[in-house]
Amino acid sequence: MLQRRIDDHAPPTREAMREAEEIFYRHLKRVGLKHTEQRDTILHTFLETRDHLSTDQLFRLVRKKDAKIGFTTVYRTLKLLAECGLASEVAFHDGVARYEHQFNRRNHHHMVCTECGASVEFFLPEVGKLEEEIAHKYHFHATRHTFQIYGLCEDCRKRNVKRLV
Amino acid sequence: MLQRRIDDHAPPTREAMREAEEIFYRHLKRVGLKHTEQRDTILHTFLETRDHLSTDQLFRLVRKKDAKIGFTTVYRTLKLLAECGLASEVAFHDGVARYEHQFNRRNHHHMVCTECGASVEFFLPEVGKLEEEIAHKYHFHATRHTFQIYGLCEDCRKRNVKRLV
DNA sequence: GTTATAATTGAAAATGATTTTCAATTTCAT
DNA sequence: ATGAAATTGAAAATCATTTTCAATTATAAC
Repeated sequence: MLQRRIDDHAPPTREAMREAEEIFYRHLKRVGLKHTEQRDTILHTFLETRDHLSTDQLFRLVRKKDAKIGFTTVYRTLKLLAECGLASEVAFHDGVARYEHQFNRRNHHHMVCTECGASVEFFLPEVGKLEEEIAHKYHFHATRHTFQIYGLCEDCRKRNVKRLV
Repeated sequence: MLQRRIDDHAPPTREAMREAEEIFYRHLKRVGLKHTEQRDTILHTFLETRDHLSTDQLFRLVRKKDAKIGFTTVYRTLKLLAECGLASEVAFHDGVARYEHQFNRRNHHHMVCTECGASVEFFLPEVGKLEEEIAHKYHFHATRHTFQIYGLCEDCRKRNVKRLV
């Protein structure tokens, strides 16, 4: 089941990119890690996409920019990006961990087609409100949430109907 | 990180159990599969819990009832239960697939502590409304959704504060 | 700039959950 | 009862993820 996106987005602005770098470097400093060319390349590649990437998919993109960068480094950098909040995991229930970047994005949600894997992002400020409400009620300190809808997209629905005729 | 539940529930009534069996048997018939003692044992064990079980956890419970049932059978039966809607997958982002039963349950959601794994279930009918709304807008045929909040539970928050003092 | 120290890298191996294989067994419709 | 087809479970295979380790590189102190 291939990942396919229905909607699309503008690439990040130069300032957004620089700001994300800042956040990343500051995080590296804080935890005593070093600034390397590989990490830079991976950060840039990651930010340039608006897709929900698996580690392997990101690795393939990174490899186009620098063929010497290994899978392990991509894997580890993705963990670092998640640590400092630039990336976050999205579970599409297909057995692969996917990440999306969180920089300068509104809190958003996903609708995933269980047949073809197509996904749509949508924005519902109400959901953030519900998060606050519930966290308050149960004395949690909420940090994030996920909201995903599963179903059949229009295309797959039509295809299925045809099959039955 | 161990799974720990904060809330708890009543066990399923005898009628609920029988109705679930019906659904399961009908599904087996429909796809041309057979009714076996193992599958029965696994269904019952599964329904008797209100927890979010991994395949392995369910296997351990099943083994107490019938030590001859293997992991593979539990694994396969869980897939069948998911197929006919009696079970559904919940991703807690800890690398293990978890299932919960869907029989006679209100649409519910989870709040998970990222430190100790404690989880709370909560019920928000509003979320179902949002699902409908969005599905309609994007012409999806929505079948289900997941809504999860991540954060620190009260205990872990207190523990962390103490550590800083 | 040199040097010492500590982190980084990437290939390969290890891990761990999930899935498949296969021969022996069981179910179910006849 | 009988035979075709599905089931079972142990073991092996798969696949994503994570760790190991020796060689390399970045950083800070001099």
